[in-house]
Amino acid sequence: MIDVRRLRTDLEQTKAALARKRVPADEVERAAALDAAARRLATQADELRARVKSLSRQVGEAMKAGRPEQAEALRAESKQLGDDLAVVEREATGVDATLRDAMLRLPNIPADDAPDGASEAGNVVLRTVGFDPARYGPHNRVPHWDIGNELRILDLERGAKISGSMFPLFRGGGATLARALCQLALDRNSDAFTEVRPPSLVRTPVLEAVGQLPKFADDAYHIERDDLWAVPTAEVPLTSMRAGEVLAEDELPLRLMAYTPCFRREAGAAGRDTRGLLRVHEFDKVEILSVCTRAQAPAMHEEILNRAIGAIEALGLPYRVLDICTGDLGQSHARSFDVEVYAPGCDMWLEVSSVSWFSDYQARRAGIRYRPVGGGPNQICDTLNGSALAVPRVWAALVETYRQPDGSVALPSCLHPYFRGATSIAGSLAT
RNA sequence: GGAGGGAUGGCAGAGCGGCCGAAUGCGAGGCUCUUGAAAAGCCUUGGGAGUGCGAGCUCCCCGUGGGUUCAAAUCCCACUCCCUCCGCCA
Repeated sequence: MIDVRRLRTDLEQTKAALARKRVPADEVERAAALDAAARRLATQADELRARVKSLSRQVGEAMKAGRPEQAEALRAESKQLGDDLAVVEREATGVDATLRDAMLRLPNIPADDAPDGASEAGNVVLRTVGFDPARYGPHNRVPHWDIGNELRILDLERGAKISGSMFPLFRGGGATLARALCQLALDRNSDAFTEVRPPSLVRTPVLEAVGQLPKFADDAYHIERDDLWAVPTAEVPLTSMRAGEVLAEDELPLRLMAYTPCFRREAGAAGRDTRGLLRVHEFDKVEILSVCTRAQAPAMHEEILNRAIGAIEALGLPYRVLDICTGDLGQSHARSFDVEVYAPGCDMWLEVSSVSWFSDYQARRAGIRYRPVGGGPNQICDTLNGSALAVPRVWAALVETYRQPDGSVALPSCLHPYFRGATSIAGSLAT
């Protein structure tokens, strides 16, 4: 969440900044008013409590001095104040909870240099690399769901039989490819990032820390009986790994990566782009993430973007990079770059990575701070992350791009080490 | 799942219901002594909030949330987590 103090010192500026994310001004004003009320009540409660404490001390002293009647009088007075205090505290607790909820729902302030725009139409294409429509023959203009059936490497019907639609089932070389892509991503980033294999089911505060809750509860799978949530991305457990801790500045930046399954209900997107692997409820992804100082953030953002792009380049897929406009920026995001790959079979650009800077929005929620080397008060960290590689859409673009005239799928050389000697996916491998 | 034990500051570890935000030790930082270092001695050393121009003042935090009390780290209840043992199990 954003710093409440902003609402006290820079209310107008904050309203203007959030207006770029289409947040109505009265929502911000409401939070500011709640904050003022909360502080007023806190001061009132503090004063009452201070008097109760001081009177209580005097009760003890009077008893010790053998003046029971005086002790009794002080005790009665303190009791009365205590009752008053209880009333104020009850009110304060209520206001605090309302304020907290309002703050959790306010999105992050967008970065100054994020482009303005009302919707995804306002996103800016920064560059397009390797895209040449003339290079594709008719054998490439086959959508991956058809290729998947043909080679028996993607079986959406069986997936649906088991779990419902949008739960893909890969088999044979298709399954190997899905796993190989993850392994490739982990291997490519192991030079600088520590691999983590976190739990896939998390508690409510963990999902709250990244900004998914309370606002977007419908998008996540929730296991009622145990009150656990299935992670929509490894960003969720990784961000909370050091939650509530004060880190030493010299241990920053933290660089973490994790392979996890990702679960998304896609409640708001029902029916859109749902063919094949374009949008699924469960998929595998390797995420890279950093916890760092504000000063380290810009370079880290650049680095994570380059790493995301690097994997796509290694796979030989055309891609483009988008600068996400304020109207399309997620709740927690200050600035995001999306990487999209071109899929010739369905003739679409598919988002395969979103590389984002969250400023201190998530870290404040998660309570991740660092102790500055030169001394001074503890600072809230910044967090950044991006997909190193998300399987289904890359799988789709790759299969379409590398389909040969004979129907087989050639494998780019960087994947050969993961294929037990094979260099293509053909019928024989696909049984 | 069952039975026990535990949770206190960076760590270890005390803590009769009142003067405990908390002894003591270690660690860390500063100073003295020393050519330098070690040793020794002295001092400092948690986090958060409110308020004030400021020195400051006030409040909250002893796993979490409730309760009892004039007063709770200390008593009561619930929950969470950790440890030991039993059971079950990939």
